[in-house]
Amino acid sequence: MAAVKYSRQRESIKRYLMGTKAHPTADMVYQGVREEYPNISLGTVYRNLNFLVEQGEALRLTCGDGSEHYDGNVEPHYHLMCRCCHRVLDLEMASLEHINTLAAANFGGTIEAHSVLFFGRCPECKEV
Amino acid sequence: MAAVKYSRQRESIKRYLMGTKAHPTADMVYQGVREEYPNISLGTVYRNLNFLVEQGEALRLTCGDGSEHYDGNVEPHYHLMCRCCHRVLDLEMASLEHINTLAAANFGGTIEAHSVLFFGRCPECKEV
DNA sequence: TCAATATTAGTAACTATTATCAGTATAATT
DNA sequence: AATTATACTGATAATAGTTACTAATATTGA
Repeated sequence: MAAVKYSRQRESIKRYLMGTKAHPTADMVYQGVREEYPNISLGTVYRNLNFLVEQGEALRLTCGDGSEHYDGNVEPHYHLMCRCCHRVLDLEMASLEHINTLAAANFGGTIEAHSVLFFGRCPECKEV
Repeated sequence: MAAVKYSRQRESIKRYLMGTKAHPTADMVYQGVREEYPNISLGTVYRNLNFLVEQGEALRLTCGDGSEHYDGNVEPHYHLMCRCCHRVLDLEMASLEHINTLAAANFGGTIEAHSVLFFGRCPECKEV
């Protein structure tokens, strides 16, 4: 039931996400995909971003800046939000899986996952 | 400049936050403080919550569920959001300060802070 | 008591996101 | 190729969370 049909808009959104490391918001995706599909609607972008996240083809990043960010790289990795330019950057760092064990130590429930966001200054803003 | 004046509403909000471990949203604070000040406005709650966070007297927790949560306990500690009942619980666990070092290892910028949120099942929901 | 001004209640405005729906695109079937 | 069924789209309305505005009120220091 609910068979999935191809849509060029969805493909374009997926392609856009795969092709950027900027961790765009829905609106940034909208602006980007409009280059190819000027008539695409913002609702379509939201609908497909949600779809891709559900399918595990994209990640939703909650950065606390008022809007969700999206990442086409679904490999587990961590992010930094620059306090200066407010960009979201990938961090190349070791896995933090062990913190789930630390969290579970004195806890009566179950730890299934974690989300980590670092704050600081990106290499460019550090210079200033 | 901009001297701060006492306000009973602000005190009530602060008292409410201090007296709960429920990590309430602005609206939950509003409902709670209305018991004491039935005429308090939601805008006043938001204004004062922002003020308290700025002053370091409360923490804002971005949990990705659509609204911000607030915590009157400003001692560094970590949280779990239960995937079942969607409550936010305190975790008693070791500090994770060392992950800043891990993040900084291969990074050209500066790591100043991190926010960590765990997901799983609280002790009560685990039983079901 | 009085003046100066920070704060409030009430409401309007704003932003991000979701819902609705008639028309269109896709895909399977004839 | 034509037909049918239905998933998807664009456009727009609706919703939710939060902030901005303003006249009236509360606080504070003189």
